[in-house]
Amino acid sequence: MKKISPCVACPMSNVGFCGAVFGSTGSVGTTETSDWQKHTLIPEGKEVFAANEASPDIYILCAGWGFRFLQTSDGRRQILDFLLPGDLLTGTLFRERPHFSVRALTAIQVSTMKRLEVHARVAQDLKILWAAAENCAAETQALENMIAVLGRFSAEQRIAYLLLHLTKRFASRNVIRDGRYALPLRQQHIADAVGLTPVHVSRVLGVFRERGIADLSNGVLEVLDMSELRRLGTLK
Amino acid sequence: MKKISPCVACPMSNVGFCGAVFGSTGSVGTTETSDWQKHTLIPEGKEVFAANEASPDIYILCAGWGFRFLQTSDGRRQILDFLLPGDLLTGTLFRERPHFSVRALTAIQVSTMKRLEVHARVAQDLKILWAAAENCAAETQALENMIAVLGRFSAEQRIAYLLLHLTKRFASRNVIRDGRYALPLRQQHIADAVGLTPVHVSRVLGVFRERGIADLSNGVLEVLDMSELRRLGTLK
DNA sequence: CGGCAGTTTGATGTTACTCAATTTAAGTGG
DNA sequence: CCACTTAAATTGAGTAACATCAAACTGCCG
Repeated sequence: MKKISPCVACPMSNVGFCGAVFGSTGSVGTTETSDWQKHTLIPEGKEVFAANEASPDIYILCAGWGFRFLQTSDGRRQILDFLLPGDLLTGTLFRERPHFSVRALTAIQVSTMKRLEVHARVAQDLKILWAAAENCAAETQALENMIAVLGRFSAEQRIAYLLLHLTKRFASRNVIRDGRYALPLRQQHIADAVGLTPVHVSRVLGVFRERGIADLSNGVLEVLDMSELRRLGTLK
Repeated sequence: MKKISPCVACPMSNVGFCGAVFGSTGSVGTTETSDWQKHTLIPEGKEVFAANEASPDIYILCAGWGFRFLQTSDGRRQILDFLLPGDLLTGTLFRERPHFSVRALTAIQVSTMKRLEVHARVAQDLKILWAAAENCAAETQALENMIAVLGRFSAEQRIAYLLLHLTKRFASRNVIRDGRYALPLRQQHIADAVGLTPVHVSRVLGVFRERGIADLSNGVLEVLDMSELRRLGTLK
């Protein structure tokens, strides 16, 4: 298990909601805690919370990668999306028992806040709620695109879409050098995200490598032919 | 094209948002209009609005059935969900250019309101915004379930899920007699909703008929074996 | 009666899954 | 540093699910 640095670089300003709750003072992003706000370290692979479990807290991811997922009755899972630093778990804000589970992909740091306290602040400032609602609407749009991808795209297209989508989100937060991105995903995660088997994901990634489109190995994605990747993975 | 009655029965009270905007006075659901609020009749099959078109209005469905969908670049479409009376098009509330299109499945009646006017009211009453946000969160949950269905379910399971989901939503608004529901869907719509071809939908519905699970013909769904339908179509 | 949209059916093709074996990479303990 | 272990990725062969293409059938409307 790798260690991660304390939340000094906690990039909360990424999400409008956080700035709105905390104001834009320097107090954001430090490791200081209070009775209603905490920073927690969670090791790689651990479940942050399980679906339908009541939690008095809302969650924001500060550092590392995570993912949200649903379990089907036969034990398979569907990853809904990947969580990057700055992401608010909207589901935890509006529901006491979110219907999804969350797991840490890398070691992560989460900021939790008492829902009651947040709701109280929300009641005093409309801007906060507005930001949360817009955040929810943006999420909705991404989910709807995913529905179209799963409903209508072939395996190659789905994986291309995922890679594109991840690099886009990633690029807005990090510096990328010559088309290389660090992606801490196993092929199993890709499979669970785009509705395929890990075996088939391996084959498709092999094809991408052969054709000089993209190379994902050892946790590093190298985009070799962006225009081709776009041609494959663009929805509209 | 069938005629539909005026919006006397406009069941807006179904959605918390509407009641909040209009108050709970008797003025809701009448056909009277103002400069910022209108009721419009739209014939069967017509597009209510197209993706990425700017619209100054927000939409609420008052009567009839509609559906939201996305188009892929190769012309196929993915239906995101079906719209029933009382449904607010959340996307039109938060975005000037929704990324989805909407089409009337039957002749429908929609209520449109100027977004600016609604936003002004929202700014004065937190409860409205809260209702809208909760509405959005509930929608999100349904979309996330759909992602798991498309990613992990077989054709039979998908169709069973859709039928179950529709009957549940339908049942909360209408009286059902002995498991018979009027569904104005063509098999093409089912196919576009669950990511299959119409041909395959026909086969699966045939199997359901044979096995005495459900019979969908001539726009009427008859659920013959609810427990079996549930066994097939339940996510968790 | 003819025409049309929707559905059903059959035959065949393709995509992705399943099962199983092999390879690779990364630890771990001696 | 090297055997041993283990998780992940790759590869091959066979199969199941769904798509595609095309033809026939149904009900409805003019």
